[in-house]
Amino acid sequence: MKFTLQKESNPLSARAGTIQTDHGVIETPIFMPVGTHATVKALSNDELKAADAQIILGNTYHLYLRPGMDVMKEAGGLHKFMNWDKPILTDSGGFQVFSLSHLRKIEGDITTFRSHLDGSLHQFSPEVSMEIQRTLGSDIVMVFDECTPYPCTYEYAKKSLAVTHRWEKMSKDYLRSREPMWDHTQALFAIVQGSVYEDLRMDSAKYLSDIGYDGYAIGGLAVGEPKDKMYDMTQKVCEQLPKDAPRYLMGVGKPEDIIHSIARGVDMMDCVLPTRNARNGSVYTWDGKINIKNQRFRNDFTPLDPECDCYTCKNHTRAYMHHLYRQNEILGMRLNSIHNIHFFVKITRMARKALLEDRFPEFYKAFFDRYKVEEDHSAANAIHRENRIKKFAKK
RNA sequence: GGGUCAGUGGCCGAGUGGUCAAUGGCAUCAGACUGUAAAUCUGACGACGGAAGUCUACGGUGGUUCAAAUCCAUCCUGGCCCA
Repeated sequence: MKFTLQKESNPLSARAGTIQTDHGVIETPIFMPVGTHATVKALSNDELKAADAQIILGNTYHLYLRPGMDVMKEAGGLHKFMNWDKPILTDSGGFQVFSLSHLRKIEGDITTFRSHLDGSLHQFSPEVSMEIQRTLGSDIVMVFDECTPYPCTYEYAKKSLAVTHRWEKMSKDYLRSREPMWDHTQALFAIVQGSVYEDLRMDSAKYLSDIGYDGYAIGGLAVGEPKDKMYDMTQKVCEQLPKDAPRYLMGVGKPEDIIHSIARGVDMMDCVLPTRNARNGSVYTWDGKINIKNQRFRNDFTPLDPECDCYTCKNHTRAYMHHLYRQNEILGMRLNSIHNIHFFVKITRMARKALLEDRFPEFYKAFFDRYKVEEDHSAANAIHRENRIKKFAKK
């Protein structure tokens, strides 16, 4: 993997660059669609490419449970299994340590999970995560970490960070002691943690840069903390990270978060929002988010977004999309996913273009002059998550 | 014509003397969703009101009762059975 920095913006710290991998070039800043189960839900590979998706995510924990590593080996890795010939980044399972926290126990370097599918016990460690990601054959491997929740006490964040740091070193040692399983090289990204505590974040960024990884991610954000904290941490960490390596803000975010993050020096982002929300009826436009299920779109014969050139917007109207959702037709979710992914990638492509043309600050201003930013619900999300866990626990 | 069962809020359908403006489901109207246990979840859903509350409601009418969606009489409507 080779990262090339092409442009930096001032006074905003945005950057444009390229990441060369064995499966092609990634032009940054870039939004990466999430394909947890070896599929970006509801979308075909062709549709992803039409949306200009350059790299997608897969997930260690989920793919390990299903289809299982025997299938993955026989298939020849994740690329071949899903027939995706562009870059893939795999998450390490660290996020599941957080999101499935009620099903796991951390003891030393071993995290014992109860499968959310059948309750069976599984043990994860940095080595196990690396081994699975070797089998998957992703272009970018993520270190195994603990994504801390919010709120999180300073003491816990500090303790967790020490463990995560140990795991990150173990991840590197393990991966670098072996050859890639398939015929391409695998880059390894570290993950900066430290919750919302600036000194911990700084320690983390410094510690990891000193060890040296191919790229650096910022994890543990967008988990319920206020927006200003999220933006602030992102900026501080970016300032601390080396310039000559890509920076990946994990799990972020909404369109406004993407722009804010790019402006603070982030190169890569991923989020389930465009696909998940697409299935639930939310449509992203340059004017803000709309819910296509709303009554007011029943007779609206304009495209989802007037300026969008995606398949959905070129061929269908809001009234039609509204109808498909009313009928709970699967095509509605597909068409809407096509649009949202197109839109999210487009945001980063436009930002990149602006950067290369030395007009990023103008682009930034124009975006926020127009885009209606949503109210911050981050505080309510922890409760929402709890409700869901309780509901699943009952079943 | 006789008998019998039934008529509940937009629909289906519980409730069978007070704790009932009335369980559920559907439909409707909104909201949420940030390294995916998510085609999911939450809320509203008779009228007026910010709320306390007030009013109108369980086919119609008339009763019994301190109190009726619930009991009685009668009428209307529908299903089934007999003629």
